Amino acid sequence: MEKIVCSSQYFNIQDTLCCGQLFRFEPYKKGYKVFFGANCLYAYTQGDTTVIECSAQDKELVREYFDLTRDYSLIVKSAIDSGVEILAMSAKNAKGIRILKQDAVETLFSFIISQNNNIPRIKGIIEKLCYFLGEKREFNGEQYFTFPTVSALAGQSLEFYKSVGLGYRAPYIKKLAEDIVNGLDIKALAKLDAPILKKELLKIYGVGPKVADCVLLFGFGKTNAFPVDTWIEKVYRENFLGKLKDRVQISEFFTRKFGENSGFFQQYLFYNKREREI
DNA sequence: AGCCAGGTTTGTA
DNA sequence: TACAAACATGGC
Repeated sequence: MEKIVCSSQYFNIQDTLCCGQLFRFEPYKKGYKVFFGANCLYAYTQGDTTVIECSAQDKELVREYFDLTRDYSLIVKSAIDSGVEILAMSAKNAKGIRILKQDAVETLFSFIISQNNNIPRIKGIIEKLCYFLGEKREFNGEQYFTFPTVSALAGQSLEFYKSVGLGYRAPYIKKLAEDIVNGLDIKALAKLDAPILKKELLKIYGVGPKVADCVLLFGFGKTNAFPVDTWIEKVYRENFLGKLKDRVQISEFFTRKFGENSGFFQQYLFYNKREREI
């Protein structure tokens, strides 16, 4: 097992995991086990550092996953200096969030499941999919299940999907898995610019503007995306005195304001709002 | 009992 | 184009 140690000033593991960008992690010892792709790591806070333990061969992958080469102090400073009070407050409170570079396919499936759903239930559904369809692996001598391959996801009946709690989203998941097996290449979209990439994502059955924005941000690293869900809509109305009703227009309002920092700022606002309410 | 959750699709005017 | 209803599920 290898260790990666960084300052926790701009990398708080709890905030990074609990801000709603990923769904596969669980409390473990002093911190969390995090499942990414087919791999697993252990992360915890020790003094004023964040420590990650993973296999030697995963080390570079983990650095990439946690976006460790980016200077988040600049992003936080930009939020604090923005002149937008709620954003400055949120950023101070959540400055340890990092935007993860997750697998695009897993992110796509996960955020289709997220629609009109709540985070604990989303986690539960994904956990069941992994349990029934993923591969069994070991980490520190304990077993876990990988996120299913697309071919494993594709072979299932509608009844199976409903049995894990997908409800009306079951056909979305089934069709996407089958389309990918039949040649739809999601990862090939990575080379496209954000607007064109978004257009392509919107062609997928079950993917609307919000899910597309989440996939852009969390799966493709497009930080000029600003997903608007019910929480962000509340922030918009309460703190920005917004009059717009259409979430697409609300998203445009924010991306024009925040540019390439949109995705980071959105997470600060989202996390702060949701933590406060729960 | 009814509303809500990291919304999208479908139908109607 | 704009808006409303329908869509599964479970927690509160």
